Amino acid sequence: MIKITFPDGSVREYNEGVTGLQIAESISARLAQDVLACGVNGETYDLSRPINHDATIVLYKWEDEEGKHAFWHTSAHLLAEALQELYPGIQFGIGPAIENGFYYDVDPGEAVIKESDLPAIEAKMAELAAKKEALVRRDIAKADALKMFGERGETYKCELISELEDGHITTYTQGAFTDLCRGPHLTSTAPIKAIKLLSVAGAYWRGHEDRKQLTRIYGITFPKKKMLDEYLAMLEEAKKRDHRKLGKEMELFMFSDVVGKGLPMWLPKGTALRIRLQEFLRRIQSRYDYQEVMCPPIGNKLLYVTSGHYAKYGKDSFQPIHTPEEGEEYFLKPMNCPHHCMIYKNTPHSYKDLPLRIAEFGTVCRYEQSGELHGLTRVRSFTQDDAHIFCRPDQVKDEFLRVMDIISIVFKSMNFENFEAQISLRDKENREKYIGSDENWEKAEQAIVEACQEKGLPAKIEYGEAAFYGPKLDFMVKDAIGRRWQLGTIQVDYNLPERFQLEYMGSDNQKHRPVMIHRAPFGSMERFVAVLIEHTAGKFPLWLTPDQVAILPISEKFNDYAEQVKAYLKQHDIRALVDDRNEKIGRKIRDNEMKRIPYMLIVGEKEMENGEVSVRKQGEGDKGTMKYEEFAKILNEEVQDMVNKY
RNA sequence: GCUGUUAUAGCUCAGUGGUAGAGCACUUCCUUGGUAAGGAAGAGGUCACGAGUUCAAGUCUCGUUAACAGCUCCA
Repeated sequence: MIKITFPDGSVREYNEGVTGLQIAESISARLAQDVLACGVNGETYDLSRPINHDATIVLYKWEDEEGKHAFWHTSAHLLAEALQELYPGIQFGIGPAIENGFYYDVDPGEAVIKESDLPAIEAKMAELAAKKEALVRRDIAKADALKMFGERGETYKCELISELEDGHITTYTQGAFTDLCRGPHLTSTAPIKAIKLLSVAGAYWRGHEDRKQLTRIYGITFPKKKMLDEYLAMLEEAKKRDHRKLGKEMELFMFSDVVGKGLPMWLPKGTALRIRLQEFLRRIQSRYDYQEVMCPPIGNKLLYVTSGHYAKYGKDSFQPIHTPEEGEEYFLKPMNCPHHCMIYKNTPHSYKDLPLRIAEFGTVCRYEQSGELHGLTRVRSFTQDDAHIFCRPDQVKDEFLRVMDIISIVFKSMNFENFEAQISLRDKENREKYIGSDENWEKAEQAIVEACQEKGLPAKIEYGEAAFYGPKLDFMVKDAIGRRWQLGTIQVDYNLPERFQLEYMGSDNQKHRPVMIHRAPFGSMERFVAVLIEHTAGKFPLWLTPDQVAILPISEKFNDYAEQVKAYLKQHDIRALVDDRNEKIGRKIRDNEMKRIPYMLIVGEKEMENGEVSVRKQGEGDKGTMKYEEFAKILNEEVQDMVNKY
């Protein structure tokens, strides 16, 4: 007998070799039906895998990540089984479960799998799932595995096997399909009731651009048809928040093929919104003793040769601008740091003057690969809310913490609660792509990790994600359909000060090298606004929104009074418009609701007689009548409260 | 850059080799109204661009440009 401990601490005895499924059955038939996988001493097990020792157990259902994971992982195998039947000789790469669903990377040889082929593959999967095939786990010796997959011509699988340790290799078989796999899986394909293959895409084998591109098929499955329908409806809903769609609809920004791809133009409403965001940050930055500067949009090639950016990105940038002067070359500014370094160098510095905090809303141009461009989130010309802090080595951590405070203020003010912090460090092995000494890197990496600990900020460490000159702390926020975008960023840099030979005079009357911190709380104005649009679905906070108030006259007779109210509101810094179209009031309300204008003021005979307005709040409806002077006062207080809170 | 998909009116989208369409928006007229769509008429098109196949191309083929999903990249 073995002892099985449950999450509530209770202990039951079972025969040795009992399975997770049997344990679930011993509790209730309903549980046995719902359970998908189990956790045994912290490791996820198949429900059919025998448990041979005393253990703690957790039974995972659909609601648990581990349960979904097993479900989708098995679905990936089902997809592979279907592909094997439909495309004989197809080779398989990897096929994992992901955050929402699963994919399988395959090499169909001569055949091409297109989006139009997906329904047929779905149908085959459904047909196979209906057979309720069991998934059978087998241990296999490395040599046997190589032989078995080798005979099938599975070069990708053989490459994977050759890197595995003998004695820890398992396969899973359902029906005629056997895959190299660690598991865990469902006991059979039977629970997979609703199947949707979402897209096909190319994906480089093992993520390396120089290796073969396989065909990746994305899909999602559910235990019930209704759940799939709900998921697809949710995706449709999310698409309605797409900033590219809303940006066009709300006249915030535009693109033009004639101007060039990836080059956004801010329309009047978008520009006004962006300026308000910039003013908001300016106020905070001045409290934190930043000084603002402005630099030209180009810089001499030598500037970037010195900074190291030319060697790293010169070929992949917008190419240099030539002048009538022989051999003279300028680059469009791809970042602001080199200019700011020259500002630092402009005057001698004492240790007493540091930290020096130089800020700029600096517009930069980067030649992003064409396939990378994406609405406002990835563009070729954008404005960073940039600043560079030049400080003494002993000030790095304090300065880092102060920047974290600013980012926290910005995120809180926008209600970005579900951000993720990511510490990006060097690749553990591959170090030739970084510049600077190991010692400086160690110092910088240490400073970031310590600062996060000190703030109690839970941050995920990612190796190989650092910039080439230093490690960074990034704040990632998801868009409407769950893609992660980096917004705020802080980077510690020991290298640029070295390259530009920046100095300050220490208390010892010796010259010392300052440390540089790069930081941008918004990241870029473009990307930040994009994510803000998707978060708010275009319903911006009152202080930011382009049009705050729409005044709706009941009929043309009250247009003059509406204009009079508007003039008063404008005098009091309220952004108001009059909807004087020849339409009924119900129509005006509907249209202005859909335009996401926070307040509507309805004016007719009653209101005009008393110098009043009927107030209506977007999404909430009628709020009663008041003097327009009073409304202006209340609205201004509401805006002031929002802005002054931070 | 790579794989796949797409491009028709300002917007959203039908259009099956044979006369270019709808709804919304726009203009004009009627209507002058009380809290989420009043009515009528009108105007609006180089079917992304360039070649080709065909008696005939928005529709089929190829190329270019741009966008979308993903991969790679992201100073």
